[in-house]
Amino acid sequence: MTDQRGGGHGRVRGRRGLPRGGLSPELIVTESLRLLDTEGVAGFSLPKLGRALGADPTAVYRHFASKDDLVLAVADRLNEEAGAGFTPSDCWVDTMTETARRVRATYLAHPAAASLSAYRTTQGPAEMRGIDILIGAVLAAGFEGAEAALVYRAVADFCLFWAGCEASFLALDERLQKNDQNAWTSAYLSVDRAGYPSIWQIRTELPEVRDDDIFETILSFVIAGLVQRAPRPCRCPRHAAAGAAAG
Amino acid sequence: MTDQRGGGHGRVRGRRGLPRGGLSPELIVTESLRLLDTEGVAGFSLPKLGRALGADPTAVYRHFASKDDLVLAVADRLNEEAGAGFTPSDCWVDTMTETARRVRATYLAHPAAASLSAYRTTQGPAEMRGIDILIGAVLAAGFEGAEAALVYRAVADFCLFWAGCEASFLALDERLQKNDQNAWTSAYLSVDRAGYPSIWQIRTELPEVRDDDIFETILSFVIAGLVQRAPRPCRCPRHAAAGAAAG
DNA sequence: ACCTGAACACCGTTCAAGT
DNA sequence: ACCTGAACACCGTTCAAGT
Repeated sequence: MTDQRGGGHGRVRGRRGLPRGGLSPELIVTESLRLLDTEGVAGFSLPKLGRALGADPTAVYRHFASKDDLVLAVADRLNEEAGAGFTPSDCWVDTMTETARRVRATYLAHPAAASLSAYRTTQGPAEMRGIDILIGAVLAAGFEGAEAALVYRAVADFCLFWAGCEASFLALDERLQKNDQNAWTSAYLSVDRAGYPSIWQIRTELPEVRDDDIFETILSFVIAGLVQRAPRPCRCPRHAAAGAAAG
Repeated sequence: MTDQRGGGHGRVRGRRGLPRGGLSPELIVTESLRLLDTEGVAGFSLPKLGRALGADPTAVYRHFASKDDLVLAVADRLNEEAGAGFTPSDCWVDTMTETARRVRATYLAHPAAASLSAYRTTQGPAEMRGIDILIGAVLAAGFEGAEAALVYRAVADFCLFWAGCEASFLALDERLQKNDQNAWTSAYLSVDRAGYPSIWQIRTELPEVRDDDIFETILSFVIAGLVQRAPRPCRCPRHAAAGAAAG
C-alpha cells in the first residue's frame, strides 16, 4: 500500500510524473475548475490539463470519454457547490429567491466553468436535489399538475439562463468586455439627441447601473408575478401583505 | 468599371475563384449566417468560410481583423433582423412584450449564430434603435432617472439572456440535446419517490412542457412585476384592469 | 490490461513572397 | 497596394506500439 513516490501528505498533484493510478475523476475535475478559474476558457484544453496534472497530454482520456463528458462532470461539481448546505425555507418565496441567488453566486465565482456547463443536464444527485427543492416550493405555492411543471420550468430556466449569461459575459476576454464597458461609459453618453431621444434622456444614469441591482430587480419582478398568480400566497410576515394585495 | 469576369446578374458568389474585390463585409456576413444555419457552430470556421465563398481560406482576414470582429458583424445582422419593421406600440406593455418575442424569434431562427453573438454589444444602428425603443417604453411606464436605467437593463438583459440561452441549447450537437430530452422523458419518470417526492408528484407532467409556454410564462411574470411597480400603469383596455388591481 | 506518445485532421492567425 | 498560401502554434481525438 505504501510507496516512496512523491511527497505524501495528501498532496497528490506534483510537477513530475504522477504515479500510476494517481489520477481520478475527482482530481481531474478539481484541476479543471482550478485551471478554468485561473486561465479562463482559452486556457482549458485537455493537453494543458494533462500537463497541469503532471501527466501525459492525453491522460485525461483514460478517465473521460471526451471533453464534453468532463464538462458535464464540472457542471455536477458546480451543482454541488451551489446546493451545499442549502435547506429550503418554510416560505416558498424565500426558497425560490435563495435558489436563484445561490446559482448566480456559484456561477459568478466560476465564470469560465459556468460558461461551458450552464444549462446542461447532468442528472447528478445535487442537480436532482435542487430540482426537488424548487418543485417543492412551486407545490407549496399551490400550483398543481401541468401548471406546476410549467411554473417550475419557467423559474428554473430563469435562474440558470440568467446566471449562465452573466457568467458567460465575465468569461469573455478582458479586451472584449472592455468594448462593452465603453458602450456604456462613452458611446451612449455622446448619443445623438434627435436620433435616440430616450437613450439621451437617461444617458448619465446608464453607466451607473450595477449588475447586482439588475439581478435583484428582475428577480423581484419574477417573484411579484409569481406571488400574484400563486393559488396559495405565502403567509410570512414579510410576504403576507403583497399576497393580500394581489389576491 | 465593367469587366468580363463572372456571370454578372448580381450573383457574386460562385464555385470558382472570386474576382478581386468580389468579397465584401456584407457578403461575408450573409455567407456566415448561411453556414451557421446549415452546418452549426462546428461548421463555422474562417477557412471553411473562405472556401464556401470560393476564395482563399485566409481571404476573410482582408475584411475582418479577427473571427470575433466577424461575429460582431453577424450580431449586428441579427439585430437588424429582429428590429425590421418594428414600430413601438402606444402601449408600453405591448412594446416590451413584442421586443422580447422578436428577439427570441430571431435567435431561435438562427441558433448557432445567436449562441456566438448573444449578449455582445455592437453599438450598431439597429441595436441603438432597439435600445431607444425599449427605454422609451420604460419611460412611458413612468420610471425616471436611475430607476429607469435599472429597469431598462433588467428587461433588456432578460430578453437577451433568455433568447440567447434557448438558442445556445438548440445550437448544441443533436447528440447532446438528446441527453437532455432523456432526462425529462425517462430519468425523471422513474425517479425515486422517497428521495425526490416533489419531482415524483409531477413526473408525468414534466415531459409535456413546451418551450414556447415556458417563455410566455416567465414573460408574463416579468410583465406582471413591472406593471405592479410602474408609476404609470398602462391604460389599454386589456391592461387597465391589472394596473388598477395592483395600484 | 493498462499506459504512452506519435499522429491525424483540423483550428485562428501571421507574414514573407509574390503579382 | 493588394492578394496568396505556406507556416506556426495550437486544438480534440485516435491508436499502434510499448510495458
